[in-house]
Amino acid sequence: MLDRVLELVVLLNDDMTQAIEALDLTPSRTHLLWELGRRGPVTQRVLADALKVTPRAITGLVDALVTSRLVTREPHPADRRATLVTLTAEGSRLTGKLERDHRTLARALFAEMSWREFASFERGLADVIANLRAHVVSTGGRPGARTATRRAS
Amino acid sequence: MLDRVLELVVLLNDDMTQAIEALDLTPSRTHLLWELGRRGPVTQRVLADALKVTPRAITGLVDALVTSRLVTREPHPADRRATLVTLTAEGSRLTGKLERDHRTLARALFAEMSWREFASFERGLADVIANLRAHVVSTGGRPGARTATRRAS
DNA sequence: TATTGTTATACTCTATAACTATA
DNA sequence: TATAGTTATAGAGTATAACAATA
Repeated sequence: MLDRVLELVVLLNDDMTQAIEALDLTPSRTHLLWELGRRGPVTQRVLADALKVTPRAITGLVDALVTSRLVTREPHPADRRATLVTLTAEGSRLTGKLERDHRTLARALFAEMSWREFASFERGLADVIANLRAHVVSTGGRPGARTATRRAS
Repeated sequence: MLDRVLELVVLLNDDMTQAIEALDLTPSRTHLLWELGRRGPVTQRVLADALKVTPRAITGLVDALVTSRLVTREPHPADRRATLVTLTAEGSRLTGKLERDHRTLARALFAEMSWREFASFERGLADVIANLRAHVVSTGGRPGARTATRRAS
């Protein structure tokens, strides 16, 4: 069963390799696209809350995605301070694929998993726990933070 | 059951908060300490392979941990090119605690988990899968890589 | 020749702080 | 006054490339 999941991961990965190279995707940029795909056009403030990141970080991520022609900044119809980050046609195609792949993977992971199979999966999950541990230790338990908070000067 | 795990995480987290602040711990530095605790004194080359990172990155991490007095660089007895990264007494105390806490958490997660409980845990794991997905997409499936590889100039 | 670890340089991601435009 | 998003600045983590010392 684990074999099947790994095989699937490799397949999905092969599918996406081209997009990564051509579109300069990174984990954070992909995460932003993911949220955008589920929420539709939203302000950068909403994205900042969704990614649990400061508005400043969103500015940089959106800049990069605009350059890759995956999103655009549109004026907010009611609030002239705000901008609506919107998927382009290509961005929309990509997030659609992301969601379909995500569902496929989730089904493979859980749909056919028995208790016995899960027990054999336990060893593989040890790494996940180790990561959780490191995370809790070094970020004060806040899952959104990837870098340590420096002391304010 | 999930409540018990979360409670435990909070407890361990409280235990470690002081160390984080005082010793300038970060996820990568904690990971290095973790490997060092399991392997004993090793060369930076070995650590680079263990963390799946270039030797250059190890230089910076070890520099920081030396400053925090958690490790020292000792001359390799047989190879004058290499240095042995070694835990200090305080570093050893810390990694000992890390390992004990890790075991405690792993036991809480798995020892009493039934299939039914796992099913209810599935929703929580959706985030893990989403992260896996983002990771596969943006790093070409190499779990060790956290930043995207830039095109060589 | 090959390997260990360094310096030099550059990129991503994140943070805080100060600021502008708007509400 | 408060909020949305920007520029300025800084730090952590990583990479490639060139290099010195040693194997």
